[in-house]
Amino acid sequence: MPELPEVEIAARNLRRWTRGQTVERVETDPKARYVFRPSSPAAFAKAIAGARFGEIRRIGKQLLLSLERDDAPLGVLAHLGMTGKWLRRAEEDPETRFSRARFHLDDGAVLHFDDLRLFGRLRVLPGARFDEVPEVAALGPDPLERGIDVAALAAALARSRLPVKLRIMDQALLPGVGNIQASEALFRARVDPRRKGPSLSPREVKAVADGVLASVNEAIAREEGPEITYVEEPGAENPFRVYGREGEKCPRCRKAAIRRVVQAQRSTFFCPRCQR
DNA sequence: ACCCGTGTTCGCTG
DNA sequence: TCAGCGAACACGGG
Repeated sequence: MPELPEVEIAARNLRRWTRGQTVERVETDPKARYVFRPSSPAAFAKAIAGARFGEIRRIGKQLLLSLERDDAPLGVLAHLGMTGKWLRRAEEDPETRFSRARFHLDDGAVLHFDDLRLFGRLRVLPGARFDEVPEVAALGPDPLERGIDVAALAAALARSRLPVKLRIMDQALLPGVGNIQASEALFRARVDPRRKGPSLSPREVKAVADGVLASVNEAIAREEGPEITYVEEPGAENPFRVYGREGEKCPRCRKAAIRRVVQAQRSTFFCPRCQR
């Protein structure tokens, strides 16, 4: 379920899992060409084998892995897409079902890049020049790392008549905010997701910024348990206030039913009574 | 069978 | 010129 919180958890896990580690070998799924493009699965594996992990950064939903091999810097840009996840397994554990890349580390652990739908990306960069990658250069300041510039948010909202839900999902504005966090943030801000950007008052813009941070931070706190395993909880309860809760009673007013509308081909959930 | 999907990119359009 | 839109990418699950 990768939006900013899940990618942040992945970054924290990967830092612990890779600290001081060297990649002894890499196995890749030859069918997963899409994940490794414009390279190939085999070329990716060859490029990474023997490299030592260094710093790991996250900007929005992008993970920036720095490595070094033969004293030369090397980068991997990793994106989880819709269904990607990083898992740590023992050497003797069975392969995960949708494992697309396996990094065998010198401590004996295996990091799996597991991705059912193949919208995830693993791209090798010659050197670690992340700033030169268009997808990274296009991102706004990370909300978690840099906070949210309310004046900049207000200006961006004022500039176009796009519904506020779509505007706050713009990765050039608030990188990391995805479909779930956008619904959740607007519920907290008590702002109707269909409102046009310019119609928001300064107070509402501030509430949206606060709503994004509160929702993201709560999700991180929820997912970062004492023992970080990053396993998918089967049949887990929906932890969200409105997302995926069409028809249920609003958790705030306890009167209206949560509504679902479609915006830009994506589901949006909100309380028609609380959000104006 | 058919529809749905937590993300990004690309081509077309007004 | 460019923001905005819809389709495409790929594939399992309900």
